[in-house]
Amino acid sequence: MPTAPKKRDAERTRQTILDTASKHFAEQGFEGARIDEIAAQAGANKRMIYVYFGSKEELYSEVLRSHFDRVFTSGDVPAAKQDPQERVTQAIRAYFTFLAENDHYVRLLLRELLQSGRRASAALADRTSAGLQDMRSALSDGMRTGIFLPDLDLPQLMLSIQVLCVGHFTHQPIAKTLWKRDLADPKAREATLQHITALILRGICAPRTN
Amino acid sequence: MPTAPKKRDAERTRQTILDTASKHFAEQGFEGARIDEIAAQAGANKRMIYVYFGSKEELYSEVLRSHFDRVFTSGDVPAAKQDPQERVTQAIRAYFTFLAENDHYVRLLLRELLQSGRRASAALADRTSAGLQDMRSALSDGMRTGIFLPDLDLPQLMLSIQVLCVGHFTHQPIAKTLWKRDLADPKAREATLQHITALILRGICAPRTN
DNA sequence: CATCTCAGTAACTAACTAGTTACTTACATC
DNA sequence: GATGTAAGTAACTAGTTAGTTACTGAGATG
Repeated sequence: MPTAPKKRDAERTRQTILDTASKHFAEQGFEGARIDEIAAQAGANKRMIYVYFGSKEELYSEVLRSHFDRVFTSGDVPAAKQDPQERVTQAIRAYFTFLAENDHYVRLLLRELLQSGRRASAALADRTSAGLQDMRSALSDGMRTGIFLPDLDLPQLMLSIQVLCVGHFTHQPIAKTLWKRDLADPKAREATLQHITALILRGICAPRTN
Repeated sequence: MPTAPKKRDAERTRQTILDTASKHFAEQGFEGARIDEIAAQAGANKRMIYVYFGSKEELYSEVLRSHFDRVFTSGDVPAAKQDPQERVTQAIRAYFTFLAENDHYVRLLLRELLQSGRRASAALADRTSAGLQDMRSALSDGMRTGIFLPDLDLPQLMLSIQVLCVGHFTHQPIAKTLWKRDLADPKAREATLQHITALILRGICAPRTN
């Protein structure tokens, strides 16, 4: 066996545990996830979880942290000086795409929200808002320059956009059973993104004065 | 003690258990809820849960059923022959108000969705759609009569409205920590409803030809 | 090549939790 | 007011689960 670096790699073991835990916590929730199962599926000894993370609770916190950090770093879209409409469109696409590619993040986020912010909701909100900073500035620029309606409630609008994006992933099962639509399919996903973007743009653009 | 009908009331005990279980399952999830705690808080003996419901799983199913039935019956708005815009506005208000008054329903719904429809998602989707039938017909009427845009994707739009309404409740913690807004406050809630309604109406109405 | 450290293992424990068993008591009916 | 039934109780059990203890062995360093 030439390429067999399987044993004695602390960093690798730690990462594998973290990834597996992420999956389990996202799919089963904190209470539903089983330490033994995580260890087994990670191919690590249960003991190692306690060496590297301390407890189930701390492992969970670490999983949350790793995911929320990733959102933060994903917000770095090149801030080209385009028109606000285009910038909003881009920002929505960036957020939507991020969610599409990070199923675990969506689930973990919602489970936290359902827990009524008992855990890390403060940090959670901060990270999310940091990632959506581009969207925020695009919207307020558009409002100032009169391209968007001047009386928009920015926080409310930001929340609606977030909710629309997140919701289309969480509500996939409903779409599936109700109209036999598989929103996980790339084509359907693109259509959904177009739909959301169109809805928002029509909802915020000032009527053209002709 | 004249008014003391506290003992020996089967129906009452059953109902108290169901209500308490509803609260616990909504707040803690299926895995997080504890049979002993439910029994204790319901003031009933644990045994009674097994007499009336059989198992934790069946108790949970019964909780879901009771909530989903309530949605179904709440959809009976007087179908006055108003214009589609007004009907959509009313339908959104009815759904939004229902969610506002049924916190447990929102949480149970989302927990089910996160479980990827492993449990009762089919029934769940059916009930929800039945309750939103008024909205659906108002929208398609408006499309047919040219008041709304003719190329709207009805299923997609229905999902977006649902998602906007549900999302504004689930995402309350974010709003709270981010802008110090308490969306649970009646005034803020009304503002949110107005915001959602305006967003949707602007998003679906055909531009007036002048 | 001795040794010391740190990654990894297996078997164990204490606490908890869903579900049961065996028993008691309220109360409607005759 | 005896009695049968349905409502309720308390103590128990079997299985699970987070967390531990005591040990093994790889491999870098001198």
